[in-house]
Amino acid sequence: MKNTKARIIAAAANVAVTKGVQNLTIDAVAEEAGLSKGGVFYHFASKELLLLGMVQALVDHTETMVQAHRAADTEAGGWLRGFIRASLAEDAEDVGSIGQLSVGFLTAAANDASLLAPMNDRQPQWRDAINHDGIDPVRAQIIRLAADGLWINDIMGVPVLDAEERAKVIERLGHMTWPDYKEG
Amino acid sequence: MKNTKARIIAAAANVAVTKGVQNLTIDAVAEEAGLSKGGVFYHFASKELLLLGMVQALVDHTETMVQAHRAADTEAGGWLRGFIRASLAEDAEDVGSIGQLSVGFLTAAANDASLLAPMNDRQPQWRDAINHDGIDPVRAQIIRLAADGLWINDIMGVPVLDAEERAKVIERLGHMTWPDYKEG
DNA sequence: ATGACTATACCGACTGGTCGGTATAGTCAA
DNA sequence: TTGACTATACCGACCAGTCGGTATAGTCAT
Repeated sequence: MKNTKARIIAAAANVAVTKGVQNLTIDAVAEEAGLSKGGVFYHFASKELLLLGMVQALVDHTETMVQAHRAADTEAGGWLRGFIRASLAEDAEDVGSIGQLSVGFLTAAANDASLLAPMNDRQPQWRDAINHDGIDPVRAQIIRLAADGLWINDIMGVPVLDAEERAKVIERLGHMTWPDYKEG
Repeated sequence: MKNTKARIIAAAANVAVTKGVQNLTIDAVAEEAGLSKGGVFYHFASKELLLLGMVQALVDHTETMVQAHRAADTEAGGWLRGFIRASLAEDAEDVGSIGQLSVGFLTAAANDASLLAPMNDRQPQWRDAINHDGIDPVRAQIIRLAADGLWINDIMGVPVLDAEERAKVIERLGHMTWPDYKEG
């Protein structure tokens, strides 16, 4: 079953979020996924491959959500609006899946920067999309970076904003994605 | 000697950056600092305390740099300009120290979110400074988040921007810190 | 001024536990 | 009969933390 791999990744993400990153062990993942240790290794020959799979899942998830958003929003700035929704997910139970995947991302980054390859590989495409989203490229990059900043602070649990500020920031970032946005 | 603690922290940061986070062991730190394992434990009773010390050092470093900048720039937006310089350090060999400390921060975050306490504890003050820096608070938060985003992507080695884009983004963020900034 | 004692800083062999990974024999559904 | 596992036992590297000991400089009562 191809599906089991996804189940293992979901289980790993869940373990990372509930038990903490330092307890993301193969045994814990196996238990969470309802498999034996051998079963996990049957699908992922090493922990490294599992971590890579988690990062890949996050990338896929993000790109899928952006693509879905673009289907209904083909105007200038649409890629960025999709990206904001995908990574900040203010409006859905997607919060669960993306939040968990994200912790996996952090785990990977901490263990070994090379595990971020699936993410790094997509950066040229993302940069290209951002630079050609129909608005000023520098502003576009800043919007993306601010979304990243909010996202990573969320993952790490650093309280940079309260709920009200957060809502306002996300709203403003949305406004900034429109070509005719004027500061002030 | 009070100094040895700082030397150990510097050594730990250096190990994290050169050997990778997963090789940040007490043995490696000891060797880097020119001490024995026991010597390290004499100053930091546990690895956790060492990690906390590293995060604290990053916070201190950031606040010191912001403070230094503010001494020469008391105008509106000055805190943010100091923060940008402190965390993005485009112009100094401070790049070394802050970059290394930052990797320690990431290590701490990955091992256990509670190790970020020294950083989390300062967020209320930072938020207050940002909200009262003399410019629109929402824009101010976005500037800070974008700086964070660029910073963390740097630490993780995710290639979000090329050198030219990076320079332009930092320049733009600087412009945005002024009260009379207008988009376009 | 000498011997007893204390504080500080540090050494490094060792222990104990964790965890990724391996091995093997067997189950069971399609 | 092959693919997808289960169950369990085990290996061995790695690493945080321990602990008995060493070195040195200073204190202080006699």
